[in-house]
Amino acid sequence: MPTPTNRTASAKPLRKTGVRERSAETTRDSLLRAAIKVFAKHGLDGGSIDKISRAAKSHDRMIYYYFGNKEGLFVAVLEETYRRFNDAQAALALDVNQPVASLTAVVAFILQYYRKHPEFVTLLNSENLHRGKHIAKSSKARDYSSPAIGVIDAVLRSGAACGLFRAELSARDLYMMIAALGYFYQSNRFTLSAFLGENLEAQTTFAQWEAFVTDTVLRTVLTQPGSAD
Amino acid sequence: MPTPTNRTASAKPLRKTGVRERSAETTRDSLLRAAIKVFAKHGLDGGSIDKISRAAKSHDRMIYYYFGNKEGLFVAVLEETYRRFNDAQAALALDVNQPVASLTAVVAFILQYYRKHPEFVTLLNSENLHRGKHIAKSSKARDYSSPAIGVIDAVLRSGAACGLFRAELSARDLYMMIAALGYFYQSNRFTLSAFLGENLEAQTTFAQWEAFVTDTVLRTVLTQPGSAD
Amino acid sequence: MPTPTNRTASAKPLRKTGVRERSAETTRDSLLRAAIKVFAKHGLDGGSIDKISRAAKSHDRMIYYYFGNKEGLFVAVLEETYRRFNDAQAALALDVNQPVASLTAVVAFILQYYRKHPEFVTLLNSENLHRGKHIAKSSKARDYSSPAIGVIDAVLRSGAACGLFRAELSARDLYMMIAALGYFYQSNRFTLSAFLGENLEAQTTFAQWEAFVTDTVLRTVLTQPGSAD
Amino acid sequence: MPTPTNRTASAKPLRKTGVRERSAETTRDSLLRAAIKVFAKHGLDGGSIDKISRAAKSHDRMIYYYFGNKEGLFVAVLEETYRRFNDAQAALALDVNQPVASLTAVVAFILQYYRKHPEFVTLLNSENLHRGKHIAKSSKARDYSSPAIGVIDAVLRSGAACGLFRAELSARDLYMMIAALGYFYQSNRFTLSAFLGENLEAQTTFAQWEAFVTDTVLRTVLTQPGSAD
DNA sequence: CATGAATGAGCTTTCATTCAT
DNA sequence: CATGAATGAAAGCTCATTCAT
Repeated sequence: MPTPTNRTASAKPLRKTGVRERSAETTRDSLLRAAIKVFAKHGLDGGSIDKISRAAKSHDRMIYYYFGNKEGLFVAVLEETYRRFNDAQAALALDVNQPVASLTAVVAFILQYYRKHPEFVTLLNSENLHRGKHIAKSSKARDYSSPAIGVIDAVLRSGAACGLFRAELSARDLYMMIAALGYFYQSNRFTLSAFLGENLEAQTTFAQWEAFVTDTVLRTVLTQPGSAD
Repeated sequence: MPTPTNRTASAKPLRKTGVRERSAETTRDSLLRAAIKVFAKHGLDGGSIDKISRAAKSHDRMIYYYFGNKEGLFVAVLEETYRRFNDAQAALALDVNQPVASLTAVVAFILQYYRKHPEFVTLLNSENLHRGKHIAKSSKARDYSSPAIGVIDAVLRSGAACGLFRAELSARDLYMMIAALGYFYQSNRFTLSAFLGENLEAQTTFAQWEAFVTDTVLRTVLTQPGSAD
Repeated sequence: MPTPTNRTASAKPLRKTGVRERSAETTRDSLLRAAIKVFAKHGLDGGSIDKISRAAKSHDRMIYYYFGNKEGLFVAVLEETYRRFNDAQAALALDVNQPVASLTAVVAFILQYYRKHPEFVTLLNSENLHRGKHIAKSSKARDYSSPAIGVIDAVLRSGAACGLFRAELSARDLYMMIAALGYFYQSNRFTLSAFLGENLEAQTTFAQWEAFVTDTVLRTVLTQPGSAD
Repeated sequence: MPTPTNRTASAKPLRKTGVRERSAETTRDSLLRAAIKVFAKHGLDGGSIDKISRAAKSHDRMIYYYFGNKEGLFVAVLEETYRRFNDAQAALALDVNQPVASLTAVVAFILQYYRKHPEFVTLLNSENLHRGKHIAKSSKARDYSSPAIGVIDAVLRSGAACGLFRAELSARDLYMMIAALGYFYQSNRFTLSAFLGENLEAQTTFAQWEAFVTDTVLRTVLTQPGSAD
């Protein structure tokens, strides 16, 4: 809330203004970054144009200037969020010839990405609440189909080739399984914490979950799970 | 502001002319039912008081009369939603002496419950977006700790007793695993459909997923997964 | 704010209800007492029916039952407030043959009454904001014309008879003078404190003011004020 | 909700057709002026945002644009009101070497200012009902400490120097005395009229009161009041 | 005597957005 | 590129009051 200290004779509105030496690029960027935070925290409906422009220390008007409207901004937010996720995935250096280690690494990566990027989870929830209508509008989004599936596919083939992994598995199912186990833990941690009487935000609880998920993924994949223990 | 004369196309307006026999019971209930639908569809922030009272063919004011405010209404919605889930769980008749069949039934129940009750998923997402603050306010919520965990625990013990199941598993982990695999599929079906290029709402796709989940749960649980095929 | 703890099936609204063993007289009285407090604190417009019935641990409906409407309640509040003031005045035992002492006692009484009964001041301000429309409706109010004027008149006559007081003074002017000096101090103590940089609520500050007022009243009244020091 | 098409009977609606040249200056000012009137007439609680924006022929929204919220507007109203009062005081040209005439002029000014500016009185009453919370928020308010006290102080010194006035008087007490006698008459004129059975709004009644106050102030101040008659 | 239920208008405030320069 | 001004609709909530029993 602005503190109304203006004199009578001055006709200035309350919102601070001033000379802005920022270049266009950083204005757009700071708006986008602010939007990610605000939409992540309050959802698409709860995150208002005003909250965002305020957080970016810019003005409502600039959002319309750069993104057209609120929907356009949200589309940009989704695209940026997916881009970051894919960039992080791409940075994963895996040796496909070590299938078990690679798979373990993929599991660790996904679980930890969700944990470190809670905004990814809430933004996806917002988008799904709106039945995917913004993704549908995005031209870039199509390109962002998760590279992780490709990676998992390669690992599965490699493991199957040497008889370690079951051959009939689909990479898609395995990806969804890992994603589900990581996503749900993060997305529902508040209601789960309430009902399980256990704080899922604690590091040790998360570590146990990660161990369980790794174990369960390997049991799903290995032809001889018993021998893996 | 609702002008009750042009409510909807409803032939029977509430005012005057004797339709006044609407008892408190039905007013409160219809408001609650409408709230479940509206909050499920639009989220907590997107679901307005006006939309709800309109859907219930009642008035804004009555929501405050019966639930205090929007938050109070949402708490009631959560409680009712959990209650229904638990009631459905309680209706599951399982023979603990048949651990594999029981576990399979639990998996099927949870996956299908989420699928048939998409409102459960979106309501929980809303609540988690708000960091569980409403559940925390609910006195009843504490009682609603999922009975499914107890059931799974019994099944696990029974299976372990006869050597079929691994003994070291925790019912909580297994419950979370099943829930995650069902929840994620439903919650994220729109973004997943976009990125996988496959419609997860199709019955056959869902059936395949259910089969995969059942298989994976059994592999996690069985001491001799190979022999189970 | 009511805590919304009601079960789903129960159609009870939030406001507590219960068997009330209170007699009609005390219900009316507690509503009136609550109204005095609430109107005094929040003014006529800021004091809502709901706040009052809540403060009285009764129900909105009862206010309409006993007082007709909000205006009727406010009229009753004014009447009661004046009645109390007059009762207190009537309890003043003055010896008219000691005019200086009597006048000093009247000054002390009025100043201290305003100070001890801040609700009297704010209620009168509310009534004057509304241009005296409620007093005009009151039949009792006419009877409540301040007896203090009569007392002052008697004291003035007595003082004039023995040559102590000026003969040409009107009791009305003197009453208004005393009332003004007491009322203003109490009514405007917050803005005055801010602008004078001095807390008028402090006992010592008030005592000094009382001394000043007493002195000034006597100077107004005495024929030989110099000799009174 | 203001539908600006049927604002009032105003022939020139704000929308379209070129009346858009209304500068910010006039919008803010007309809102402020309207707020003074409305708050003065109905009090802070009774004066609604809608009444004000309507009176200013503007929109609810603009109040929030220029003043943040209702409280901010009221703060601005208080500041403006004090400013006007001080400006008027500053315009008083007094010859300090004529103490009696000067003091008489100050009394006349204050009494007449309250009489001509009833909004000043009701606004202060509103502010005091709210325990001075808005003044406390105002940064400017501190500067507005009444210059009248300084003037009175100078007059008192001058009068005391030539032996006309008592030396021990405090300017603050004398200021409060004059203010009280003027304020009370104006503030409580409706209830007083009812109880005294005399219309205090009549010019002659006011003139008599002014004479009485002038006399009483001089009696308080002069060392030889008798000789002043 | 008393109460639960309901009502319509109003409240302050915030929403996303557009105008005009 | 950018901004100050303006806009209409809708948000959540409270208002005083009445109905029906």
